[in-house]
Amino acid sequence: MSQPNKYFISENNVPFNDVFQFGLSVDCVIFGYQEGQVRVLLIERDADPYKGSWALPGDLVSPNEDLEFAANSVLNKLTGLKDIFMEQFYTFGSVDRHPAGRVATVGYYSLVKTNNYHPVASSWAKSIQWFDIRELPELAFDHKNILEKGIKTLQHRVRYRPVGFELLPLKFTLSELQELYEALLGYKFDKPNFRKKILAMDLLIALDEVQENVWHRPAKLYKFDEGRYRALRNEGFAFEL
Amino acid sequence: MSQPNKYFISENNVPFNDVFQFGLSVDCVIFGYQEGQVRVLLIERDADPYKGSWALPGDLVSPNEDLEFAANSVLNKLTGLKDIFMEQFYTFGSVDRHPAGRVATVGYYSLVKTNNYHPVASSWAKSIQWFDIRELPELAFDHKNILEKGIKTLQHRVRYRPVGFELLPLKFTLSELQELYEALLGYKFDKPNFRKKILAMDLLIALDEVQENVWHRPAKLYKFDEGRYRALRNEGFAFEL
DNA sequence: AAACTTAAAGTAAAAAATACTATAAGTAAA
DNA sequence: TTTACTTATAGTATTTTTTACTTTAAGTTT
Repeated sequence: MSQPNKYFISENNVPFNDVFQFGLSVDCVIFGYQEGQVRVLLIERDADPYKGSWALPGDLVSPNEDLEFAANSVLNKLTGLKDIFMEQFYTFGSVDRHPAGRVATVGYYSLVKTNNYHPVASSWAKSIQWFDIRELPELAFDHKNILEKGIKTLQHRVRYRPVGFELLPLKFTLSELQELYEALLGYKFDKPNFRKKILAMDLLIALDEVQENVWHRPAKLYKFDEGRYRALRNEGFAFEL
Repeated sequence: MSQPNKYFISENNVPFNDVFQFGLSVDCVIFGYQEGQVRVLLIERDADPYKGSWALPGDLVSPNEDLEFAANSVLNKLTGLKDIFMEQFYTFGSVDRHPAGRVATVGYYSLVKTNNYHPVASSWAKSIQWFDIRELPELAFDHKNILEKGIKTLQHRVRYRPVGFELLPLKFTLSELQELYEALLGYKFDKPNFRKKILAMDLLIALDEVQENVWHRPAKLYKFDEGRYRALRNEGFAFEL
């Protein structure tokens, strides 16, 4: 405790020394998309409390690092990936949510392209595994709660911003995109109409390539046009699906 | 520091005693609607740091109270109101956001019906005032940032959930509702079409009352049907405007 | 009673969403 | 090399929703 007792900032005139009593952590809901399933990356805890339970990957924030940095570190340690799409969604701060004291946790979700990396167990994770979001195990702490809120947040945001692409490979077919949305939202789209709607937005670049190693007619590959999206957004365009 | 050094919960094996070093606060963006303007309630700080600056009302969270409780207390102390609509929107935790140490703050916004109460200055507020969201003063800390995020959040949520009603009196006319939305979102609606759309949702109860003390033809009064909304939502209805 | 203002209902055209159908382009087996 | 088969892709017709107006009604004020 090296804070100067210079200010009294609380409504109740609590001296600063008595103020810095909170633990702060980040917990990450890491989404991936494999074999038509939306999955989250969970760890098996190798430390108390809840040793042996499945949990969201997360860690305490150190006093000299920003929240986003801490969240990115968690992801980086597990997956080796950097510069991954990540957004904050909610903060959980019930008095009794952590058995060892008052720890508030900030929830982040991230979307990773699951083709090009390998998650690795770390010092506080005995093992690590992808779970289909429809078949989740029991979770430590209030992580069930956090995870559900993360899923709901993603399901909402994916409809109003083009973030779904973060879960697909750089090059994808329209059917793959449609199947992703169907898996995320839990309902079906009409195929011709889905194509029309997506293409009408003018957010995709049609590549001069087609699928390979499929036994049927290969579909054309597309990629998301980030720059075009920014331009359209400035003109008032609002993504919606 | 009375935490037991029982667990080592950080990835880097930080003992618990070194963990509880954060301050945690809540800051509230309190929205009201008066004279066709969307306004927020700001306080003039009467304590260091930033004494004399305008700021969002907020306070440190005490270790034995939940976040929502702390946020409600802030609102209650300023307005005397209880059970007011309030939602969390984002958490701000930059290392240097508070001059006196590491204080993360959780942003809440609340919507109050401005007719039936009177805000009161408190021990840490020299004065208190409503500001049109288009004419905001300089703000202490990173409160400009927080406030802007709060406004954006409200502008988004008000389109997808019927929260706007929280800003209006219990009984209101369709024109009043339309003017509120126009002030919130910053663009105009066509009057006949707005009426049609809102009424088609079947969320309003038409009362047997009309406006009083207006010099022109008085409009019919409506109230929001909370129960009907819940019922419709269970059937898959999604509010959208 | 006439002028005026806003509420509220109605209507017609345009656009978008929906539900299909048809065709094309490839692969695999005959 | 033809035929069957699967999926991609294009097209079309219908319905629904949105948009842009017009009209009528109901009240107040002069």
